Amino acid sequence: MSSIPALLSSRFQAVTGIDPELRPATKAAFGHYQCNVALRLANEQGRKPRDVAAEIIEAVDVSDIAEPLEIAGPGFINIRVKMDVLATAVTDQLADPHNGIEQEESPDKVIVDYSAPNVAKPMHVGNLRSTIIGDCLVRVLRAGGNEVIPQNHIGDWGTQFGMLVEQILFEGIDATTLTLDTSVELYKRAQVHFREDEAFAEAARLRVVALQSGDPQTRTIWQALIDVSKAGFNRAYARLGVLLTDEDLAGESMYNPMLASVAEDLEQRGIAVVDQGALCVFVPGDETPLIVRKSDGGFGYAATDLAAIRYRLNDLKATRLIYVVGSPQAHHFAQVFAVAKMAGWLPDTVKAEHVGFGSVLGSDGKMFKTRDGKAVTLDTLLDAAEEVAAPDVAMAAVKYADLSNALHKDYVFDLNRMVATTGDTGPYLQYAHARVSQILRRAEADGDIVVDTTATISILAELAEQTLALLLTRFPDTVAEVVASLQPHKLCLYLFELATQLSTFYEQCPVLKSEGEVRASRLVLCRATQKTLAVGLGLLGITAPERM
RNA sequence: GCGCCCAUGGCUCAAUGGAUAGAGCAUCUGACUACGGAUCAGAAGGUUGGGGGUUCAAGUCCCUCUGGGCGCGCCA
Repeated sequence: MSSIPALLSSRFQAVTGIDPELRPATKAAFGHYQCNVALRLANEQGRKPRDVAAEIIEAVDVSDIAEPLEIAGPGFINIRVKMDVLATAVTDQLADPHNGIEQEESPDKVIVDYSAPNVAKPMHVGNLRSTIIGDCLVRVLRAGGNEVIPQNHIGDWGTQFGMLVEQILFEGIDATTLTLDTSVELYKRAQVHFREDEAFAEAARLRVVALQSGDPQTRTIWQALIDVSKAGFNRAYARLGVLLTDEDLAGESMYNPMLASVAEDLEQRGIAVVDQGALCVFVPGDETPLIVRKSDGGFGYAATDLAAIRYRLNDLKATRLIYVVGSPQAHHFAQVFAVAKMAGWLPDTVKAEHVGFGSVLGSDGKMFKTRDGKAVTLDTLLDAAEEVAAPDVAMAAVKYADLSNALHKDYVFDLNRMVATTGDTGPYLQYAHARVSQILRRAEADGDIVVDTTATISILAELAEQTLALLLTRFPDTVAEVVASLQPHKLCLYLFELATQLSTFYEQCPVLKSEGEVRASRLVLCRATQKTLAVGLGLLGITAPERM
């Protein structure tokens, strides 16, 4: 099924030949949708905008969908959707298993790289943003009919493991008895030891070589460290209610065997050159090189990311790559993508996107840190939220606060504001859902059958009903916009508008006190709103409780 | 020094180059034997950091200045 705005848009495009710039009306007085393209065309043709608009109105055939079109202001075309069309669209949307969301005709195979916590380190606010945003994007992309492969690029490789394993051996610890907390403490001791004891530092460096060459004892301890951390990650994911599982784990270590060939390939083809002992790729227009292989022969994360791109395209057959990693990495990904393109590993047909995001700030406007200057751990933060709200509500509060801001901006973590049940918050949306659920529950108790597939919206007499119905029909396009733009806050904004309009409707149009056709119609409208809120919240990774 | 990002009512944020820049919080005024008031209706609050430019149209695009954040060859 095609949404009303999509339908209108294609009808106008048939006449104008270009994108008709169909937009939701900026004010109720202007109708439901507006077409702005007459102004552009008029300017290009050197004619009067209102004349062009009149011509478009004459040629376009939307009489089955809309009331007679109107020209307003300098040359806008205002469109008012017919009430019976609106009523049918909402009824159809309710019956549709995808709630009207258009399914991609040629679905992408999308890799979403997100979360990426480090082994033997506690998860922090940065991981939180990546995890929440990535989870939302996975859900939204799937809802649009795409195949999504989550990839959790955990930090399970690198020089720090030489240090960790060496410290375990030094202390004589049985690695299988470690917990997430004790491994974090171990990490701190190892760091100090590494800094202060040159002999230990040297042993740690040799231990990295042992790890890379597959020394059994080293590998066993390393594996134990990973298992402990994995269990910790999974607890955090369960608590957050995100979709990640062990199946999605694709850590840095996985790419280790591929790194040498990445370097070799780039070097042989003259894309990478040795400079100051390191194998570098100089991307045109970029002063600093991407270092593929360090001067000591080791590989950094640039090599890993390049290997991952090759793997994701060749083995996983991805057609779209999405990296949910903080904004400070923007330059790194720009370089990696550029090098992958130079090497021919990333064809123009495959979109590679870095979804960067801003930092979480404390109430002082500075980076969110504890009093003693340490990074705030995920658990500390979630514990604090659960102190002021029930777990479901607390998670909704934290997630919605994170997703409702434009991604690239920093935001202030203000617990009191985010758990509030009034205003633009997760709990407010949950409350709206619970309240409409209550109406439906009571109606069912009264003997109304509101899930019957033959139930339809037949009356939209009140403005509050019409506005609510109109808003419901905008859901599919809102989701499509997030699929394209990867900006979850657009969905948040939509859902807040929907919840607000539900409250207005609820106030002005009694449902249970009404009778006959009006009651039946309003109950379907309630059901459609309940479903859209639930589906929408679901796409954000937020639960939609029927009671609170 | 080079590069990227940000600046919108008191506060937190929206706004696909389009009509009179919208919300929420806080403030003030109303509506409670209520389909859950965890709410709703309304008011007040703006030279979109400054200055230039492009455009029929600029918060949005370009230049510049100011103020802040981040990144700039071998940590990831």
